[in-house]
Amino acid sequence: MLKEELASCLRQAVLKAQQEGVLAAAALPEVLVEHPQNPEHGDFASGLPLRMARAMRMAPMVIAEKVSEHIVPPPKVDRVWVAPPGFINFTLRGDWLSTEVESILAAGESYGDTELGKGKRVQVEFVSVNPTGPLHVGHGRGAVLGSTLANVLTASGYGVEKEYYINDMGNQIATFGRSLYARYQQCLGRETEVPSDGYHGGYMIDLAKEIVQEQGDRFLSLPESDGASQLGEVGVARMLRGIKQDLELLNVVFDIWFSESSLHQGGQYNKAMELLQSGGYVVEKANATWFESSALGEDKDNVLVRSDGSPTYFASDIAYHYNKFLERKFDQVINIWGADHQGHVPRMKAVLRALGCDPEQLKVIICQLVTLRRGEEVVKVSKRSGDIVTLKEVIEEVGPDACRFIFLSRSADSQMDFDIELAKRQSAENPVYYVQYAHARIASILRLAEQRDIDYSRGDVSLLATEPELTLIRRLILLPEIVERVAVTLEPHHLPYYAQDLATVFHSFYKQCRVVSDDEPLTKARLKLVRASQIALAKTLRLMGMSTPEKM
RNA sequence: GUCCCUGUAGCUCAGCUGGACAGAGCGGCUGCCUUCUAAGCAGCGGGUCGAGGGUUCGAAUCCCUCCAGGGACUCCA
Repeated sequence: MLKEELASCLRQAVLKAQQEGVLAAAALPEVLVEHPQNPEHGDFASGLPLRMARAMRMAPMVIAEKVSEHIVPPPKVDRVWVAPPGFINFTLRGDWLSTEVESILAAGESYGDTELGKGKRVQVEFVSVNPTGPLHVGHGRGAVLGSTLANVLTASGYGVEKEYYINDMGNQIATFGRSLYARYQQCLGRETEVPSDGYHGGYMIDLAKEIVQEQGDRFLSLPESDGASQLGEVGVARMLRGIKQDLELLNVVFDIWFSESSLHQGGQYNKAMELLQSGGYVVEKANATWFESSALGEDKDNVLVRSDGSPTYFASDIAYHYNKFLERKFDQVINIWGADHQGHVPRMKAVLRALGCDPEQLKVIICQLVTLRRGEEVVKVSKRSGDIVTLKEVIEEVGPDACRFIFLSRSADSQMDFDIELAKRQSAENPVYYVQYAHARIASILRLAEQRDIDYSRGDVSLLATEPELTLIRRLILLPEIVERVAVTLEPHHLPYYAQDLATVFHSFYKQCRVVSDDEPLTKARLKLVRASQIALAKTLRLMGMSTPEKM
C-alpha cells in the first residue's frame, strides 16, 4: 500500500542522511504517513521530523529539509516538499492517479479486497440472544456490527464463520417454559398465573395461542413440570425461527447456529471442566464448584456448578470456548457482547489462560446499549415485563438499509438513542439515501451510455486530468485502506463515513463534469471513471450489507 | 464503594497510537434545474472539544482530580 511505500521511502532517506552525517544518529521512531485533512498539504504527509527533533537535538524544519533532500520518491510521486513546523508532504502524479481507474476496473467486485488475513480462520459470534423473546433494537445493533465485520474480514482474506450461540438450557429457558405453560393453560380456559419472575410480554400470549391452534391441548394432561419443559422446547424452536426471520430482514445470515445443550451432550463440558481441574483452577467451597479466577489475577472467583448441582451459564461458556479454540481451532474469535456483559471479558480471558490459550486470540467487542425512543418518549425494551417494540417493527418502519446505516454510523463504544421518529423523518435527507442516490445516479449514467451504444472499453483514462476527476480518483483509491483499517481495528463505523465522503465527491464531480457529451474520447474516459466509482461505492454498500439501487 | 464506556456546533455523531486554522450530517440562512436523477450542487452562519490541574516545543487526543449520563459488580443470563 502507498502509505507503507512512502514510509519506507522516508526511513531510507533518514538512514542515508545519517550515514552522510547530515543528520544526528538517533533511533528511528515509527514512521507514520497520513492523509492531511487539508488538501493543500498534499496527498500524504509525515510529521516524522517533529518526532525526531528531540532525539536529534535539531530543529524540526532542518531535519525535514535534510530528509527530503535524501528522499528518492517513487515515480508515482509528483512533488515532495517541506512545510512548517516540520512536515514532509507528498503529492501524487495526476497521470498515475488516472491509471488507477484501470486497476479498479480490472479488479471489479474484488476491488478493495486485501490479503491481510492470509487465510486465517476467524469466528465472529454475535447476537446470541436467548430464544425467550423477540429481538429488539439493541440486538439489531450487534447484528449489524457483526455481519458487517464478517463481510469486511472476508474481504480481507480471512476465512470467516458467523455463529449464533443458542442458550437453550438453564434458568431462563425453564422460566420461559413455565411462563409459556401458564399462558397455554389460560388459553385453554384454566385459571393460572404467569410466575412473577416469568416472561409477561404479550408475545407470550400469541405464542401460546399459536401452539394451541397447531397442537391442541395435548400438553394439558402432562404433569406441570413436564408440560412446562416440553412446551418450552416447542416455544424455543418457534422463537428461534422468528429470530432468524427478523435477522434476515436486516440482511443478517449465520453460518452456524450453535446449541448450548450440545456442549453437555457432546462431552465438551466435561472435557473443559477436567482441563480446568487438572490445571488446578477448580475448588469446592460452600457446597458449590468454583473457578479460581482470583489465582489468575481476577478480583473474585466464579461459580461453575451451583450447590444444587446445575452448571452455570459461565460453565457452559467455558465449554463453548474450549470448543472454539481447542476443538475447532479458530485462529481468532471475535465475540460481540452488549455493554451489560462488560464485566465478563476479564474472566473469559482468564479462562483462556487456564485452558492454555493466548487471550489475545479472543477479541470481545462491547457494544453500548441502545435506547429506543419516539421523539421524547423512551420506549422500554425489557423482555420480562410488559410490551416491547421489536426489532422487526423498527425494521418495517424505518427500512433495513437505513437501520443498518444508522447502526453502523456510531462507534460501538458510544451509547446511542435510536429515535424512530428521527430515523423516519430524516428519510428524505438521510445520509443513507444520499449515498444510495449517488449509486443510482451512476447507474443512470451508465444506462444512458448503454442506450447510446457507447463502448467505452478502450477509453483513454489519461484524459482524466481536471481537479474534480482527480479528486474523485483520490477517494476511490482510499477504499482498500478503509477496508484494512476496519479489519484491523474492528471498527466498522469508518465505512459509512467513507461512503458518504465518496458520494459527496461523486456528486460534486457529476455537477462539474458532463459525462456523456459530444466529446467522444472524453466521454469514454469519464465513463470509465464513473464505472470505477460504481465499483467502489457498490463495494462499500455491500460490505455494509446494504442494497445498491439502480434507480431511486 | 470498585471497574468499564461516554461527555466535541442547536440536534445526531466522526476525529482521540499528541502535531499544520477542530470536521460531517441534520436543522437555519443565500444562490443554482433548456443538457446524464435538484433524494443534487455552491456558499454563509454556528464550538470555553464537560470542568480544573499536569506532562510537552505542541493536548480534543496522554496523566491526575472532579462533575454528569449509561453499564457491570448474582450459586441471572
